[in-house]
Amino acid sequence: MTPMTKNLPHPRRNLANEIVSVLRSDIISGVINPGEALAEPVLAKRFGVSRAPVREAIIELERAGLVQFETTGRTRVRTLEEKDLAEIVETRIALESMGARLAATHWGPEHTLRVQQFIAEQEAATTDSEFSLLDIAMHEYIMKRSGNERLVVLWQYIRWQFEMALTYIHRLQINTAHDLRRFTVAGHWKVLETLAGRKPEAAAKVMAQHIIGSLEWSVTETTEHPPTAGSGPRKGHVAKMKKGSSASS
Amino acid sequence: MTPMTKNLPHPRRNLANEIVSVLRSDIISGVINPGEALAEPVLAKRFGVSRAPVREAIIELERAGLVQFETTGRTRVRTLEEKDLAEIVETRIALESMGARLAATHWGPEHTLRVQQFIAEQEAATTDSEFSLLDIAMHEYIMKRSGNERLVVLWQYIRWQFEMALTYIHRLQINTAHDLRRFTVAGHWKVLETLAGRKPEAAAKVMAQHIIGSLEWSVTETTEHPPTAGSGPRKGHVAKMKKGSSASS
DNA sequence: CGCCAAAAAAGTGTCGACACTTTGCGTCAC
DNA sequence: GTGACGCAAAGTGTCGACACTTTTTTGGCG
Repeated sequence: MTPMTKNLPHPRRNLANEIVSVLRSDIISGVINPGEALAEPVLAKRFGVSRAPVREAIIELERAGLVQFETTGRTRVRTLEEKDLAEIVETRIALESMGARLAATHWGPEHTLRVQQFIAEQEAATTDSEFSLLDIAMHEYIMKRSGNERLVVLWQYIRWQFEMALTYIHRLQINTAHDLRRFTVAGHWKVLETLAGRKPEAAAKVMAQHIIGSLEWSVTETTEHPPTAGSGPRKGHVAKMKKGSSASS
Repeated sequence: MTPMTKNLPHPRRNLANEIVSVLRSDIISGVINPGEALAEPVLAKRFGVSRAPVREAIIELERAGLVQFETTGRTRVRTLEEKDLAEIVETRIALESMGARLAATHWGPEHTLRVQQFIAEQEAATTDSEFSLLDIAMHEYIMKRSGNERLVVLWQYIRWQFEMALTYIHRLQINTAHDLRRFTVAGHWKVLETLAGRKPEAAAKVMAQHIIGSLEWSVTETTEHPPTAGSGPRKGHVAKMKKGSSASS
């Protein structure tokens, strides 16, 4: 963080935004743990700035759902229960189904190429986190193809919460799940097929199934209920969170 | 606005929130017009507080999409183009379809009664604004029945943008649209039917059709394209905004 | 009469300070 | 030893001030 209020050339003012980025990343990656307190003076000292920008940053994080205000006014990193995971996934489905539906209506060959590239990179990914990154990047790309900025903005918020939840699942993870990756990639191909075919309703439906399918796979012990790629799990309510493996969609 | 920082008993701290409420209401109702500038010192004087809470309030309004930051850092009330209206409606559909789907899964007789009451009040409403209020209140009630807080929070943001858009449509309005009301109420009955029947997929579908149907009706000159209640307009893209009448859904 | 320059006004980003509240801890009585 | 009390520490909400930037006004000059 730059010292403070001394002559910045004219780079559009920020600072709170930078703090948001850092804290968000810390929370999502688990550097700061759920339940941990976030005090303005402490963070101000850490970043070498005054409380004002820190305060703005914390408010933003609260809007994003990564942080929680207690009734006393104190701030803690949000803790995620099973119910939260269900809510996040439901909301993701709501937004991404519509995103896919809209994207399908003005899909072009160049977009198909881009997504194919994403999938190829996913197939070549060596680590779980690399795969996750590529997965989310592809979903973001499709969301942006919807042409609906509001949808994208709302999706971003949920996306961060989802990423945070993933970290949690990862902590419980025991073994790498190559099967999950294959399942996920298969889902991506199916989604791409509906997009390239400009079939909005099918795209919405397939996207919804893809998201819930990947999640249920990842939160359910794979040896117990291995969902088949063809007829993934259907019902809306998410399974118990067990020692699942790397989740992606 | 209360004077300032003198001993509040212990009512959980606010002030920025109160300012948000006032400004939001002013923007939605058209007291403050799109494109109009919002300067922190001016508002601070108006509310008799310092810039700090005002600043927080403005940030919140920006998150809600009612206000826009220019590259220079200045703030203006957001202006709505036709494209914005389409985005808002699409997003509403995404969220409310899922809301209805979820609500249908744990719908009870008491909820049916409540919604019936809403509809009865709508049928008895005398003014357009009263009808609009009841309409939104009912949609909110259904959203909350989804049991998904995140969905509700995101919906609130879009709801305010939608209400703001309504004010603009109303300004162009020429005649009261009793037909629209009948169409809307008919839609509400259909939605209720799917909820009471606990048919999630049908609820999602009917809700989507209801929202887009009401909107297209209201933004399209009714004498030109009167959509029939049975087979309302289907396609996703919203019609040209003409001198339509009171919009609700 | 219009146009450009310079000065004034208005506005934002950040800071440090203060009042008040809540939390935590040590002390003292029992 | 344990529990109540009270004081210190930490934290939030708000304020006013200052540095800098952008916009507006003013004033001089062609």
